Amino acid sequence: MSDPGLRERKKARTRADLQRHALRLFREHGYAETTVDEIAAAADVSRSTFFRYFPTKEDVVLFDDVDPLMAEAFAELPPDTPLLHAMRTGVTTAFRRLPPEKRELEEIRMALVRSAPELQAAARERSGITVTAIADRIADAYGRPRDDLDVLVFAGVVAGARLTAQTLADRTGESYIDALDRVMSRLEDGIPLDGLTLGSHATRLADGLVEQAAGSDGTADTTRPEQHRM
Amino acid sequence: MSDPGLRERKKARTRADLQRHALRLFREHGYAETTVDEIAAAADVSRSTFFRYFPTKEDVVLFDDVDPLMAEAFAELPPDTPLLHAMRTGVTTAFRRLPPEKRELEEIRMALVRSAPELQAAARERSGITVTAIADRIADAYGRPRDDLDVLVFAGVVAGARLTAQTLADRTGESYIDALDRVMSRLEDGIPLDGLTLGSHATRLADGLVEQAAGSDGTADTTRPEQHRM
DNA sequence: GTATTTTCTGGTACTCAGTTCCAGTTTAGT
DNA sequence: ACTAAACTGGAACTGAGTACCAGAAAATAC
Repeated sequence: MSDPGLRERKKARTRADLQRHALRLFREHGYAETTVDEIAAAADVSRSTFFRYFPTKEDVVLFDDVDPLMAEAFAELPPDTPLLHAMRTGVTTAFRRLPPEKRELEEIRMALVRSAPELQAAARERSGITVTAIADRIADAYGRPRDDLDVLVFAGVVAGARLTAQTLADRTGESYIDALDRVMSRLEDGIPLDGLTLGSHATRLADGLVEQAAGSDGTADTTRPEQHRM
Repeated sequence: MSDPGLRERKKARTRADLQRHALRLFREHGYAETTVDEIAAAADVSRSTFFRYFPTKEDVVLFDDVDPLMAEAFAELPPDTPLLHAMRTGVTTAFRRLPPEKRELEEIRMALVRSAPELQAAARERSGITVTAIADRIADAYGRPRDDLDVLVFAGVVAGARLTAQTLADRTGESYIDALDRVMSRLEDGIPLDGLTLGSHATRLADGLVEQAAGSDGTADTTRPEQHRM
């Protein structure tokens, strides 16, 4: 590893160039409105080369240097740390340990992900925010079966918390880590709104639910134009 | 409205035909392996017509009739129903009220969604399982701000529960509703694994978390030898 | 320093999802 | 029976992603 070599250096530079130009173009014109051709042209390489470095267009946005740090942060926690608390601090301290410029890049990246719904899903998948992934880790570590109800439900809560953090960050403008911190610490006190009852709100809640599905019968309006908002 | 009319009947039939053939082909050959052309051909209509009925290929899977019933079920719940319990019974009774053949179709549909990861994300988006959607409904109904922390966290828990139910249904083979029922009722007792601490499992947990970044995808074999590395 | 092998690049040509537009047909309204 | 509205099929397009190959550029061998 002492000798990077010319070839390796060129590759790293090409990759960085592609990423840089891609993120710039995405921010200027939007994710969907930017074509791979444009990115390749901006980085002065061919289309083929783009796909050689990033298997899909999504991948340019979805690189992630946080995970290795997360593992590290985890291993350092004291053994008597409650699991939910560990899930919180593991992620947040990993983030906070990123070098400042990478952390900033990370925030930009996440803002971009939030702006394009087609990216959100892919982002979750690639960064192990799935219930499956979380549950399996816990189950394996604690020697429980992989379909253990408690483990799965717990994993669902954690996954839900991360989704919530994304929404919260989006709406308040605060950083993702801060949002996640707030959400998780709120959860450590139990599920909120637990005492609340339906009261007279059932109808209004129900109304909100219907407008989801405009066309169930054949009476549906032909096509629905409002599909992708970007 | 008692007179559907010839045109409407034809449309309903075409739509049903398309969906029926699509689901069949997807089950026989897989979602990704089935092209829109094949579906259209099977239903004996043109490609254009397919897209006129279903704006995207995903939509043919993601078209369901349960939501209207959900609203109905909600409105019937007694006012003193705790919110979390309401979120459970609203969904489950709606499902159980579906006519048997539609319910079966629904289960097939959901199994299919679970089998294709690219569908899972879209499914959440379109069926209002997003944190955003749930939170907004609750916030609006109760007159709280849309960025209320408690509301968002609660919505995250519900969203997580639905994700969990999908995983659980997939692993145990039970129906989605039954899984959701179990998950939600478990949550009504509070967050599970709350007492658990990290103990000596931190390292193993951490290890599990990293390998997420590397691989573990179902898709075939594109070039991804060294992606998150440089 | 030249030759050989390995790796990277650009280009062409494909498939499939999704859009747009138009011409021709079918249904509805009167 | 005739006209207006809605539906269909087809052609032509864009953009993402894949497969393949010829040639350039490094890395290594001699």
